[in-house]
Amino acid sequence: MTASSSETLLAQAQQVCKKKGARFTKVREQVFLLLANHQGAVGAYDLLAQLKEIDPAAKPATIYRALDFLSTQGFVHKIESINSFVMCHHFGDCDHPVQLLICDQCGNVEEIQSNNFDLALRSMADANGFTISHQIVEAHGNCKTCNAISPSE
Amino acid sequence: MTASSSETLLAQAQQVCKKKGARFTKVREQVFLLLANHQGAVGAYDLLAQLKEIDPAAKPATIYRALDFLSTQGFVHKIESINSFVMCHHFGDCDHPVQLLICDQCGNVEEIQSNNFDLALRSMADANGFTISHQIVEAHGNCKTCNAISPSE
DNA sequence: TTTTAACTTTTATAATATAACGACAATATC
DNA sequence: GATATTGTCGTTATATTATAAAAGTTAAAA
Repeated sequence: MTASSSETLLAQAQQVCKKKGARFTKVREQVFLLLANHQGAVGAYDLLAQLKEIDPAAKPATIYRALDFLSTQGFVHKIESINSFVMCHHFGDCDHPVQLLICDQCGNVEEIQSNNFDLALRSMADANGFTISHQIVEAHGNCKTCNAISPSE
Repeated sequence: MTASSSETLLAQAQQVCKKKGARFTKVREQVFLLLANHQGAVGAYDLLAQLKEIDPAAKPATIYRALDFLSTQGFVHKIESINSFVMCHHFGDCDHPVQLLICDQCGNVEEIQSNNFDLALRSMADANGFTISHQIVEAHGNCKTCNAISPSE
């Protein structure tokens, strides 16, 4: 991700917050930018280390609170299977269900969105009398680029 | 889960291990039974506490190594979104992809298996040049029973 | 029977995440 | 504008989840 596009994302996020009346504070913006400048997923404590370079007083709670806010706004997704966080590039599009493709080789994370997929899951759940409030779909494997580099593995 | 069906499960698991030449040791069996007797998901440290009643010398590594083995055999699934473990009732059916319905109210976990679902995910990944090696599908919400009890929530 | 590989035990510690509480800041209400 | 209310932050402490590493033990293979 380039610096310019992270600025663009930030501007978009600011818009969303303004519209919703959510407080996009300094810490939250800082963490947002750290995430936006990351390729792939980042752990909370990696973010903390980076945040500390700007704000040496930062503590775990600082990061977790910011991540909490950013997740709630839909700016960031938590990747449950690797306890990491990734910037979402489709926020504002409402509260979308997410499917993630996580490359175990290069660490890149691709976000795909398929309403069909969401519907399929919901209808299967429905058949069991189950009502879904939140879904986690994370696929691990090798991305296009890594497949091209070492296709036989 | 009743005691009899956990015994049945154990017998099945023993069969599978015998066939594969995997060593189903005492600790592994103990942890297997603890899991089999649990309704829903259990945390590793909860299991540890229970295991300690049988074997006071048990340590975190004891549990995690057993869980590792049981997962590898496909007897148990880890639920990434709640850092817990659940007995699988379909093992032996080969290395199936799993979809879990997790009730946030009563803690019950339903395992559903849809090859269509698996295929849908794979084909979407494929369209991105991505090769899936492992997938996590976890839906949170309310189960049939809990929906019946408090349908309006 | 010897060797080897797998498993276990133990101690220590790493990595991830939350609780609690007082201080401060923003906004809502009077 | 003053005051109450709510949300956010700073800080300390601690809970929770998970792994590393090394030495010893057991079971299986050669």
